[in-house]
Amino acid sequence: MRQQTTGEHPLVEPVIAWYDANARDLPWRAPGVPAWPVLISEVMLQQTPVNRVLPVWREWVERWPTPAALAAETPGEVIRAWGRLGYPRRALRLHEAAGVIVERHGGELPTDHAQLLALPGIGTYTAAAVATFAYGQRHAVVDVNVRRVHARAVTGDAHPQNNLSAAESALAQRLLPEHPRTAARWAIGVMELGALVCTARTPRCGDCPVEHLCAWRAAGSPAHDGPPRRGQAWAGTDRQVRGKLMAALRATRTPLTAAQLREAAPDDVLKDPRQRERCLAGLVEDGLVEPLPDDRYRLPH
DNA sequence: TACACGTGGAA
DNA sequence: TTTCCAAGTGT
Repeated sequence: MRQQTTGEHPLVEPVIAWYDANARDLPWRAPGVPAWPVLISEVMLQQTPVNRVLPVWREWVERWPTPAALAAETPGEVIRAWGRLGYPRRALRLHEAAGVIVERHGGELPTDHAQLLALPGIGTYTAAAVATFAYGQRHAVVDVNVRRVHARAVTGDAHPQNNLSAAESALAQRLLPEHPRTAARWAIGVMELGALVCTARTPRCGDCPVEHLCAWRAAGSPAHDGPPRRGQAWAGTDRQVRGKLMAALRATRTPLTAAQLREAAPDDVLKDPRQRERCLAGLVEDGLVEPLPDDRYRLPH
């Protein structure tokens, strides 16, 4: 009935109904949660599972309930409080963003999509997500969950491409309902469906509200074809070494000597003898580590 | 466009 | 055990 009068895509109504009945009770979704905690959740959730984010998010919103509170902190304390969420540059960027919000937006998170996008660490996805989830605006919110649902239900592919394509963005835009309130419910609904049912490894198609509309199911659930999905090398990478160095620096407020950092990332985990110093220099360059005149290192003050 | 960037749990 | 994967961004 409603879809006849509004011209929504056939996926929209069943996905919204499914979300209303099956959504997880996540704290950043509670009514009245301000945009700032919503932004914190979105940045923490970039490439990091919900269960690992939950306790850290609670700690952050209690400790730094406003952008001004975070901006007043040293970057090192913010990086330390990021804990083991991974990609600590996200913490640094969030701290930078808080400073910009104080300096240029009077301490209030902007409601304008373009102004959100201009903040450090906020890209296409996060700007759209905050504008949609915190402010109820109409934007295409395209994360990997959404891309997977689109790939399967609409395009008939088992997985999305490695990189977001113009065609995928156009599809997301085409599916977006006209009414902002509906668009926002659709956005969160597809994302949740991708996270809980239309999962990467073993989709639960029997629980899917749109299985009867799914192009991939109609085609017999064919295996992925196209370029290989990009994996993530880990052992011996700079990422691993950087992580070890950062873990050691997070663990103490006392600056660490080069010898102590050598213990944190010993030679037997290195790919080559100079990897440790190269990684340390990279961390300094990135602003994640501060070198002291006495040749010791600490999280930045 | 493709790659670098952390971390740890599930299969 | 190894591999896969998780609400991306910046260069």
